[in-house]
Amino acid sequence: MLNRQQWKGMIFLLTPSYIFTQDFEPFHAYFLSKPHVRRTFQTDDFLWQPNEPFGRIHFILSGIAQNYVEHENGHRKIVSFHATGTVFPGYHEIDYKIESSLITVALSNMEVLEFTKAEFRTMFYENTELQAQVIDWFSKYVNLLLYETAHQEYNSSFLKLCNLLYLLLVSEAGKQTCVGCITQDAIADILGTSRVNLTRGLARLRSENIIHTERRKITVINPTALMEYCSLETL
Amino acid sequence: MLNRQQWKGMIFLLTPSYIFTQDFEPFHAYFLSKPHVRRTFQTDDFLWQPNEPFGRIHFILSGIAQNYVEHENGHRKIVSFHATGTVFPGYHEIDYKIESSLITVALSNMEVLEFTKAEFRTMFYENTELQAQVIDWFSKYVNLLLYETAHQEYNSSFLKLCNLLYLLLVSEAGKQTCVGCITQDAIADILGTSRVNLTRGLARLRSENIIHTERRKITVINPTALMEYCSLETL
DNA sequence: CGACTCATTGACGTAGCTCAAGGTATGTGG
DNA sequence: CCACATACCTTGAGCTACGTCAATGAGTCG
Repeated sequence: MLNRQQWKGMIFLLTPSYIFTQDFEPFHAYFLSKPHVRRTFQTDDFLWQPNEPFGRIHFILSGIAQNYVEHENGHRKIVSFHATGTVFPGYHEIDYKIESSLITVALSNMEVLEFTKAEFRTMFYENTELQAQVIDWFSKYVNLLLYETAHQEYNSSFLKLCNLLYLLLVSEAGKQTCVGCITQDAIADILGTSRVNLTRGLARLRSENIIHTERRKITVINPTALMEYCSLETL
Repeated sequence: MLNRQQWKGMIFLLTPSYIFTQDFEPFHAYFLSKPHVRRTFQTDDFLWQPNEPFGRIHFILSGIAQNYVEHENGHRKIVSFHATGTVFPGYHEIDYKIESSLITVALSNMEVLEFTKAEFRTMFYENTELQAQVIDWFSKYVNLLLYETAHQEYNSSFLKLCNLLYLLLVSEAGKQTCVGCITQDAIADILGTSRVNLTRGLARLRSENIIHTERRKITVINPTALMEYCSLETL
């Protein structure tokens, strides 16, 4: 993994990633040395109870969680995934209304180090490197959300789909995790489109031999052709 | 203005605000005491050149700027407004692709203190209170973007409009600034809807005596009735 | 007063939603 | 190991919100 100085020296610009992972791994030992509670979650457990404001911050030792918002009209918007070596939620002090609708659920069994806000605050103020990483984390999160709200929002549902498949399955961040294993329901909930409409987009890509679909699984068999469809912002 | 401790003690949850202002005002004197360049912008000036990555960070002494993303298909998405007493862009180190499409333009004459990233970094690491405020700023920005991407996205264009009018013109943050002076073009670009469709929404609210429209200006004359239309997430 | 910019309304086409029905894997209990 | 239930996926048909195009009106400014 690149360290901070190497990053700074590089010229390329980051595209968004839906999956957060490894970014806090350098602090693994540090976190272990500080006051915390080790916890485990089973698949489908909530990392905190719905309607409870963020109270605890987790460093994920293993497993993956999904973060989504439950809309009052019943829609569900999946925002991001958080896997091994990252921290979720991001450290912050102010509570927001929308956090009451934010739900984080374990997609697999998980092992985490749990910190109270106060415990994390103490670490934040004593560890300069951690401060830098928290800022990096926020900037990555903002980047993802900007991409969604200012870019994807204006794309047709087919273009949205191609972009997402590229970001999940082709670009670097996605390859490491197995998001090939994802239901079409979930993809629809990331894109904010209906499952029916999503299927039509997948049918088109399948007919053009760009992807192969199985139950719970999508494989890109022609990444180059997929890229041709993607928006410039995505590549 | 509330200080940090007072905020922490309060139970209410913050709704999103499109206008950032005053949050860094406590650091006014501190900023002045540190290395910076004082600059002025005229209405319609760019705070940095398009296609240039974020290099400078501004503390706004007076005036207001609009931040938007130019989509490759020609659409324009207005993300946020930044006025007196705030810092923009938020301090961060990594450069993202989408920043090349992010444009910040002065809506009025502006006076700012301009810092290089390095200058701001130095302040960030030496000033604990500033660290806290930068984190608060990011959390507010994330809150706004989450609201847009996970809530407004699923609302009809009429509901989106009611929510926006409420947040801009009725809720606390909006009252202080004069966003009553806004073109319908701009509102359409915030909502991601067409100007024509927006007009129809405004026509409905006008016919129900909830708002009054003039050239470049919208006044809410029946806030209670407007609130009735708003989504729960907004109130 | 002419030339802007900004706002309004009508007519029409379509992307994507909902409703509905059927098809194919996966898992479970007998 | 089969029967049945339960996900998960696919396709069709019709409806509607909203986009585009186009024409007109109404303030503002040099």
